Amino acid sequence: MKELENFVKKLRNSGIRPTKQRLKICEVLFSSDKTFHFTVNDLAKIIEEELREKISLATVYNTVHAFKKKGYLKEISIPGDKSYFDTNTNHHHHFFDSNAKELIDIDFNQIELKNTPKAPRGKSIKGIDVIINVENDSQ
Amino acid sequence: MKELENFVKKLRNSGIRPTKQRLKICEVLFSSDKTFHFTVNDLAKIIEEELREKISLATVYNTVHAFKKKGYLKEISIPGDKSYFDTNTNHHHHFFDSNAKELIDIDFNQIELKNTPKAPRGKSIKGIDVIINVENDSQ
DNA sequence: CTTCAACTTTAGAATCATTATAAAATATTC
DNA sequence: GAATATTTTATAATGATTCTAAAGTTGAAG
Ligand SMILES: [Mn+2]
Ligand SMILES: [Mn+2]
Ligand SMILES: [Zn+2]
Ligand SMILES: [Zn+2]
Repeated sequence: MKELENFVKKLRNSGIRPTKQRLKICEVLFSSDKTFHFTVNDLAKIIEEELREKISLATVYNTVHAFKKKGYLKEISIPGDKSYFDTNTNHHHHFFDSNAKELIDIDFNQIELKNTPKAPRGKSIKGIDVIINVENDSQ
Repeated sequence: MKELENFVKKLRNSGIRPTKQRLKICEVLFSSDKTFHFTVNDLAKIIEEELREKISLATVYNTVHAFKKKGYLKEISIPGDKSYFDTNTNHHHHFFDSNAKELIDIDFNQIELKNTPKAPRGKSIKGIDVIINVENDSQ
């Protein structure tokens, strides 16, 4: 069972053509069991430095957005200039370390939300994010 | 009891010189009992269009950052290109309407968080934000 | 009140993440 | 193996934010 074949299937099932570039990005994002958080720039750097490949930045952006739309990635809400993405698409929460500018997962059932309020009229709830901002002690 | 005097005191107490520009911005942000959410651009537009004043954009940025540092404003974590600020500095949560790109307050005690996890070693918790993403029905 | 150093404002330039463009390359269909 | 639709790419454009350095203002001291 080649991993590549699985990625090809995954993309075809989503109506996305399995191009060389997209498969390479799948490999970086989805090969390991471990999930992780990244910015588009992080991802481009991994591809370029670790894999010695060259994928245009525009393609990396396009692919990340396509994968997000298909639900293979989640975008995380944090303050700042850059967007952070998450290969962990299960419902879970985050610490955000504002010194390291790093996200750390918090298991979904480690936080219990009581009394989730109803969405305003005409709107429906799409997701709930809990962000616990942390910083180095003695600051 | 002139409102202006209160703003002058407020700024002086924070070690910020009460300039004409800063007082005008205080007036826009803190005159009403109602709190609200805004982007720097929103704020600049209010000053320019409603008050027919001209404050350089750089000054608006500087002032918003200074007020945030002093705790008179909070920055809200939402995904996107722009930063959102909040004149409500009490602990509370938000709906984020991704169609209208609008924040709506949720009272702090309308959401009960059980089992808040401990901060990672060497870090301490600075704040907890709950964002409930909503969008128009039937999308 | 004047003076002066420290601070602030400002217009404009610079930066940086992201998106748009449109021509060249590639993938799928027949 | 064409013809067609999609994708990639380099590059330009955009837009939010920050930087710069010159001109203006403020507050403290005399
Ligand atoms: Mn990163
Ligand atoms: Mn707004
Ligand atoms: Zn995560
Ligand atoms: Zn609010």
